[in-house]
Amino acid sequence: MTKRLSAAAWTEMALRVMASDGVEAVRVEPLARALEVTKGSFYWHFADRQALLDSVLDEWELSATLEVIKTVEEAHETPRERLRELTRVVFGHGGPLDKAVRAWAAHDENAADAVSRVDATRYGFVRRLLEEHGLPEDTAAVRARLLYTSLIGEQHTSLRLSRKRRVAWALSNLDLILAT
Amino acid sequence: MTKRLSAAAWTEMALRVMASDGVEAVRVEPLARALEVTKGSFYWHFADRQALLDSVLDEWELSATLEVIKTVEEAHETPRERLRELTRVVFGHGGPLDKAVRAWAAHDENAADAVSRVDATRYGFVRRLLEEHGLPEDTAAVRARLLYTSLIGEQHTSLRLSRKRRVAWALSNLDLILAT
DNA sequence: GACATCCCATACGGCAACGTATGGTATCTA
DNA sequence: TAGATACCATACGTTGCCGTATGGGATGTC
Repeated sequence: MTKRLSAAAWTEMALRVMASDGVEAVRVEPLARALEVTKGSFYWHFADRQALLDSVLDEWELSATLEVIKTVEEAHETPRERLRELTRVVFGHGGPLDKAVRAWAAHDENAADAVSRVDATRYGFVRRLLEEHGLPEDTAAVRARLLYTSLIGEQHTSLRLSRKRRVAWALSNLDLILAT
Repeated sequence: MTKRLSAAAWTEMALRVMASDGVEAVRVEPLARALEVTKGSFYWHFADRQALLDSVLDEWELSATLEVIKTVEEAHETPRERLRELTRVVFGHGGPLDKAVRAWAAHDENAADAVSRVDATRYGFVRRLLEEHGLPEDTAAVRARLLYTSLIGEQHTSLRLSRKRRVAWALSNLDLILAT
């Protein structure tokens, strides 16, 4: 036998399945088949299915906020440039997982709490950038909400367009939001 | 026996369950218990579970677009007033069902197509209103997308706020979008 | 090289839902 | 009012998943 897995391997696979097929698809036996082991492995690393889901949620929350922080800290001088980068991140590769977790949150309290925290963090970040750009506090609060919700909305609507055009439109919207 | 149901009764209950607990919760036997009949009833009215889901999807698509058309036709003179009414509709009682269908659409082709059509219709409506308001065509297209995605985003984020404040903010955003 | 520990396979019982088959009870029709 | 039709209850076999129990093969330790 040369198949030795870690708990992280299970979580990773769970994240992949979650992103592509939703929470309901994150099931022990199908995952075991995908990993080419049996559930004997799973129940050694985890107490039950719920423990795996908890682990998945933690992982998501961490990466979902870290992603933002990374965008804050790294590169890009002005708030405007940072916001442009943020929109690119949103249109990046985190979309499906984000969607899946939000769908999950509709019927799960823990997931809902995690989404709540992530949204609050991201929103606070956008808001601060708008203030740094020079918008007065109350205006920044309102427009940050507009910007943030529209980014989330982009992920959930199916107004199909080329990625290039979507980014172009988003940047054009950014100009409107940043206008004094 | 005094329990006689129609197919519509099943669909209606399915819509309710879908809105509150998602597609996965739309299952024959639990629904039968909720309706206080057995699945003998169900399989007389429907071929299988998929047939019920098809029916649910049709019903949603119809109401989801009719809702928009109603908002267009009825009351409210200017495009601005109509848009204000639209935002109120979005914050109204269709939210949970909308969310559930979108989540469903992530893993179901038929649902995805329906959502696509609904989004296209609604977006076209918003776009036309912005043009009627006086925005040039290309500007209207971009801003309609911003407005529409932000409305959808509002439904999917958990930036908790009182309904009153959310509407107030949305209306404030509307002013920005309608600005020349 | 014996032994403990880690990690996994196999086999089992249980549950919840699917869809079918069949028979029963209303309600309509002639 | 007799028979046909509409609608539902009951019972059944099947499937997919959960979680547990138990044993076995690998890996490190002395």
